[in-house]
Amino acid sequence: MSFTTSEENYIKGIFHLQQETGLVNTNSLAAEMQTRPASVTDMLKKLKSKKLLQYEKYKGFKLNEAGKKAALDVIRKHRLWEFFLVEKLKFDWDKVHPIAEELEHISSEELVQRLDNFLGNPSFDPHGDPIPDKNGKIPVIKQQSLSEIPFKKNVTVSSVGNQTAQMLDMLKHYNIAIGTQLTVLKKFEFDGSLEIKVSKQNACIISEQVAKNVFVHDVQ
Amino acid sequence: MSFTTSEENYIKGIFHLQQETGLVNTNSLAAEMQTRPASVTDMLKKLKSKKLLQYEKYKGFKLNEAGKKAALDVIRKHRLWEFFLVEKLKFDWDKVHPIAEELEHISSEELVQRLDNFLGNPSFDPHGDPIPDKNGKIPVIKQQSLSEIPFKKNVTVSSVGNQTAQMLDMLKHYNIAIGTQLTVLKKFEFDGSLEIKVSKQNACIISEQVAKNVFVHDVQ
DNA sequence: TTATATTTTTAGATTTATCTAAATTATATT
DNA sequence: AATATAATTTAGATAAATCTAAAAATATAA
Repeated sequence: MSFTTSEENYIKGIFHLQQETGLVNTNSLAAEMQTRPASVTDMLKKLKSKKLLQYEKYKGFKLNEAGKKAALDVIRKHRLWEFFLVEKLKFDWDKVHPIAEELEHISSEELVQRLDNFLGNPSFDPHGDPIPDKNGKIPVIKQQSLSEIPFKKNVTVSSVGNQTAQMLDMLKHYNIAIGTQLTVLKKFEFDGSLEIKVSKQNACIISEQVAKNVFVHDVQ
Repeated sequence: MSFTTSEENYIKGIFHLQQETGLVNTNSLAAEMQTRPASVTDMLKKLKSKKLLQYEKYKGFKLNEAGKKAALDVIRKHRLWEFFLVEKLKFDWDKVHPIAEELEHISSEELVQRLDNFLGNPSFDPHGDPIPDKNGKIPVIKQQSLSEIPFKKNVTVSSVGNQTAQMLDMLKHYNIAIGTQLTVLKKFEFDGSLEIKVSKQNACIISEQVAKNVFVHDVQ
């Protein structure tokens, strides 16, 4: 089964929301897709007729197994292309999202499989998000928010919660990227900000809000 | 200025035809694009309004300078992606065209420039066609049809005239690809076929029609 | 539990790219 | 030059993806 670019984008949007809320409703998907509720309803009918969606009028909706697999296929392509752009073409990791949004809709399955091999079958993209394999299986890694890590423990940055351009740009200024090693030195109870040491650089202070959005795992 | 996928495809089609005939007419473009003359007329109006086309009703048409530059931009992307698919992802050279037809419409200029650098700024794609640079300049190479080459002269295959799937598949069976070294041994006047030696293999015989579509240059 | 507010869907319009069929213009033939 | 033929354009229709405005269903609050 193949899908239009628009269908793929909606599938991705629904997948994203249903991971948090289970059932998704029309208005929140309209907000996610930056479109109108009426347009969402139109697409829901189309996706239901293609048997990708559990959907009863007025009752909310969610992807069924076929729909989830379709979403994971698009996510896989997106993250493989992001990896390619950063690792091979040397793009900054905070610049690749809009380009991957286009590349993810290229349809050749053989292309995806060969790209995956060419890149060395990576498990995580440059933002630390897991890359599903061709069966839709997602690698897992134990990760915690930086705000929950005990002092002096060495950890590696594995992903970022709020992947806005502002957040990514800010982390770049702190020299924090996926794979960066960190230690938490001190917490300022006044505002919850943390003093941290990034790699071999001088210590710096990040706000509680930033700390909550930086996820880390044990150094192996 | 940016273009829709459909606009880019028409621009490419017109460019292709006007290289042979100068002025292009509606029916031949309709045949090239596998569409209807009425659809061509619709698009001609659109391209004229975007100032890419010299076009008078009933009088034929051709791309102006802006239109030619737009065509060369798409051709550049197509050929760079073909090079990537063959050199990096190890696709057979006769399988990459349809995938490059999709990739050529990805819009980021920075992507194209970085891809070009990553590939080592190649001058020719895997079919031997020249890759325009970012200013639209096309590298040239002195090439002749294999049917015009004197006997015993060592030459290198540089491009293929009729790039149909059938032709590319046939050449693959003769072990002929871009870069292959050849010598013409004998011409059979009966039907114009040629006995040739391909690299270090046994001699074989190709038809006059094939010979006319294989272009070669001197071995450097 | 009735009235009010919110959410969702429907009905019908719009835009883009395509099509068919008919009309128009150009070209070829006698 | 008149007529037949071919090429091209126009007019109007269709399909996909979107929109606005109104109607219908559901949720909330007095």
